[in-house]
Formats: sequence, structure tokens, C-alpha cells
Amino acid sequence: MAKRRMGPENAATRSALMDAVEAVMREQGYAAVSARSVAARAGLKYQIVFYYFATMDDLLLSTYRRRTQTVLERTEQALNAERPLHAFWQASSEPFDAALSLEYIALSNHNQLIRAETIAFGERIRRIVAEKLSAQLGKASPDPKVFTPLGITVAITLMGGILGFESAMGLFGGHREVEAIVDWCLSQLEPDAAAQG
Amino acid sequence: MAKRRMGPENAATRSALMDAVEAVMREQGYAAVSARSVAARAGLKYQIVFYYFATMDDLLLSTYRRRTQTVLERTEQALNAERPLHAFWQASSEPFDAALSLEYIALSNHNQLIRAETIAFGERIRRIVAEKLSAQLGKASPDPKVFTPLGITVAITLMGGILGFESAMGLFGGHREVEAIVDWCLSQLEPDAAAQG
DNA sequence: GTCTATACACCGATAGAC
DNA sequence: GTCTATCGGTGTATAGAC
Repeated sequence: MAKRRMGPENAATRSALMDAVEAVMREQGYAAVSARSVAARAGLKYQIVFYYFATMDDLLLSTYRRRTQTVLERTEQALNAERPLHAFWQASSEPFDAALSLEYIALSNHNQLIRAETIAFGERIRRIVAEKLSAQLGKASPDPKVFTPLGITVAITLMGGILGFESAMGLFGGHREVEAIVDWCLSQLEPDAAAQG
Repeated sequence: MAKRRMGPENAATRSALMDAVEAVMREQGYAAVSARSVAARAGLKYQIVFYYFATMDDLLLSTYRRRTQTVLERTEQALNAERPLHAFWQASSEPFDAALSLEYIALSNHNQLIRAETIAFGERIRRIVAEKLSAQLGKASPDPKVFTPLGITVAITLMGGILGFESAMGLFGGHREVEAIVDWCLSQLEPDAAAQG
């Protein structure tokens, strides 16, 4: 196997194909991703996909890894903001990204490779964020044994992600009310230094 | 169109096919649902699907409606428990159901019919639960203008659903810590009457 | 009520021309 | 580097036999 002629890793077309995967996923869902739909999106014939990627799984996994790298960078950027917890919440609940993230999560449910990668990345980024936040969070919590950095991190990740996804889908019931609760909790955990003098 | 011979609504095979849809969805994801996979799961040939359902969309929508009815009944049952908020949380975070629910949500992302039904049902059940809880919740919240019945309802629905889904998928990072936070909040909002005397 | 037979579109993947 | 040509497999859907 694998005796087929393959293109280089750094080609522009290779990148364009990965962009096309994400575009198709966003617009029609992961199930619509095929060599034909992706290539058409990039304005090419579908056989070119197999010149740059060994299999469709290879294309999906490469695209997913490129994305997790972006998410990681954006997250670290948010954690360097003045109010890292608030910035992390903003980044987590962004609808444009959340829709794609949940599409990958759904894809994980029936693609072994993506599932393994999703689990590994999920565990990794949660640990990174929690560690960073534990150094930043004050003692404003009602019970530090309950409101641990990891608990807060994951609660925000999950709530932000699902709110963003629902917004992208067009379901808004109770969002305003949930956001009010989250904002209240965040202001307790990370008070505004300026407002306090 | 629609001049094809069709089976009755109350047939046992019709039900068995809808059971098979949910089984395939749980085990392989919504994208794996096809006339062939569903019929094979039910031990039948795939053409039988088109005897009971006009199209695949019809099969999916019928299965989804049957399921929302079940969810509604279970939810109302939970809300009649001694501690409705705690019971609602238990029901919402059940991995077996949550996995299927999120599969339907992902399916909504690229199936117009299911999306419309998901949005309508989501708005409806949230209103029902919030109304019921508003009569039951005491004044234990730190700020009643922030912790509204609808806000609490949707926060629990979303957090429970995504935790349940992740568990079904095999991603557990920080779940214990989030559950500790949720339990703490729930006990504040709905204290144990027995423990208090 | 369930099957066989058939139709046609699209899927991933390969070989080889240009 | 991108294309044409081709393969076997699977998708939804229909007509008609038993």
C-alpha cells in the first residue's frame, strides 16, 4: 500500500483543501464532507484530494489538527488578557467557532481517529487552562474546595461551547438568562479591578 | 407522487425500524443512518423502510417526534419528584439519553426539518420546565433577578446534556469537578428539607 | 407484509495521460 | 500539479412478484 504518488506537505493547494473541509462542515455538516464536495469548494477536481492526502481520514485528521492548534493559540491569547477568566468565556462562547467545534465532536462519535484526537486534545487544553487560571484566580469564591480551577475551566468551556452552537443553529431560548447567571458568577470569581478602585 | 403502496401507522415493524434508527445513531452516529443500516439492524431488507416511510426524512422526523414525546414525559415525571431541581439535573445528565440528544442536535445542523423541530421543541420544553420550577424554587438564591427559573432551567439542561454526551464519548476531564460545582449550586437553590429538620 | 430486481447518483480510491 | 478514465461499493427510491 501507499505506493501512490503524493504531493508535498507545504503546498498551497493542500491548505486550500483543508479550508474547504471546514467551509463544507460549517455550511452542510460533517456528513457532507467528501472528496468531491471539498474539491469542488476549492475549484478543483476531486482526484486532487488523493494526491495530497492518503485517505479521507487523513484529510479530516490533518484539518482537525490544524484547527486544534489554532484553538490552542487563541486560548493562550485569551488567558493573557487583563481578565483572563472573562476573556476565556468570550472565546469559548463565540458562535462561529462553536459551530465547527460541535461538528467535530459529533464527527468524533463515529470516527475513531477523530474521537481519539478529540479526547486527547480536550484533556490537554483543560489541563493547560486550569493551570493558568489557578495562578490568576483570587479567593473570591464561596468555597475554594468546590470552585476549583479545573471545575471552573470545564464549566465555562462546556457552557460557552453549547451556547455558541445553539446560537449558530438558531435556538436562543433562555440564553440571555443563562448569560446573566454566568456573568454574575464570573464577576464574583474575577472582580473588575478598575471598578473596585 | 406518493402513489406508492404504504403500510399502516401502528405496525410493529414500523416501531422496530424507529428503534433501529436510534440504535444506529447511538452506536455509529447520525451519518450512519441509512435505509440499509436501519433495516439490517431490524433484521429486514432495506426496501421495507420505504413501505412504512415515504422518505428517509420522514423516518428521521417520525423517530425524532416519538423521542421528544418520551423526553417530555420523563421531564414531567422528574419535576414531580420530591426535589424537582435535583431530579431534573439527574434526568438531564443521563449519558444514554444525552448521547442521542446531542446526535439529533448535530443532525439539526444540516437537516432543515429536524432543525425546525429541534428549535420548536427546545423552546417549548424550556418554557414548561421553567414555569414548573418557578413555583417550586425558594428564595435561597443569592440574587433572584440573576438566578431566574428560565436561566437555571436552561443552564441545567445545557450542562447536563453536554456532560452526558462527553461521558458517552469517553471524555471525562474535569467532570467530577464540574459536578461538584453543580451539586453545590443545586443544594443552595433547593436545600434538602430533611437535612434541615 | 416482505421480498427480488432494477435504476441512477455519489462515494473513496487507483492508474495513467498531459 | 492536475487532469481523464475507470473500478466496486453504497445511497435513496420505485415496480412488481410472492
